[in-house]
Amino acid sequence: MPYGRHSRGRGRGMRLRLIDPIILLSLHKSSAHGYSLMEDLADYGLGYVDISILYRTLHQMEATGWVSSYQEEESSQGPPRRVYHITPQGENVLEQYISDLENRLVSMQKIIQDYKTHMDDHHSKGKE
Amino acid sequence: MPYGRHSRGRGRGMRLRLIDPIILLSLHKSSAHGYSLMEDLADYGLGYVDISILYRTLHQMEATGWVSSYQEEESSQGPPRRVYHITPQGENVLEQYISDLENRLVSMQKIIQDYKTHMDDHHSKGKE
DNA sequence: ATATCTATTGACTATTTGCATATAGTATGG
DNA sequence: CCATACTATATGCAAATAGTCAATAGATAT
Repeated sequence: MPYGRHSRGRGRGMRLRLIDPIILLSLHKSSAHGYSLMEDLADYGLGYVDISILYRTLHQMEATGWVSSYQEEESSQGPPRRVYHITPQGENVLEQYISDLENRLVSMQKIIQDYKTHMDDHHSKGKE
Repeated sequence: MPYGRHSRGRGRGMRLRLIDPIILLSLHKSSAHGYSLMEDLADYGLGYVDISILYRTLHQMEATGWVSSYQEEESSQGPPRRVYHITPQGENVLEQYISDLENRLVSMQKIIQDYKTHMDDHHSKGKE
């Protein structure tokens, strides 16, 4: 079968972004509102993420049923916050994300390792 | 400074795809034509990648100066092939990609590790 | 009132992907 | 010779996804 006309589509993009598993993991640890989740993203090594992306992701996750939310009663230092928590379905998705991350990790390690050994060979081969 | 009105922190790149470093690494090892690079992608753990993405990526890389190409003289079992090789600039980019991968690796490992320890705590805490 | 911080949402733009399709050379079988 | 299949590269486009920027709005302090 020639390339480009492949049967099993397996849609999922080749690009992996970390914000989804981080959100789900954070919410698995404890419920949180959007604004506070920004800190978690930074803690996990993600640089600047526009906060609108975070909120949009939360909306999508709620629409899909991975998380649910309610309006918090006592508001802290601003307008009422929406507190998100993970659903059982979201826990399954998180597990799947972790598994995907592990697979991706292996690929990345292979690339890095391959690069290094190739560079070593390259240099020791009297390239001077 | 509130979120959403962040300083110019070059926020790009929260999603990482592996096909670019793989292509560059493969070409660093030896020149190759597009069709054959499909196998390398599979070898590095990437599942199905639409071949149009590969060709488009090669075109873009050539336009940017990371790779260059020439028409192969003797054609094997089809139309003339275009053989790509990496440029010095491409080698620098590859090095940068590897460094990015290493950073991303750390984030991913932290997520995975965090998930596992959290799940352990969760279960040993007399959950049932 | 207005300035500032917290908090969320919306509108617009840019990028990426998946699929279909075009082109073309070579090989094989009837 | 003709059809078919495989190798090989390339392009167009719709849909999905992602990113920027702005708007809205409550609360609190000056």
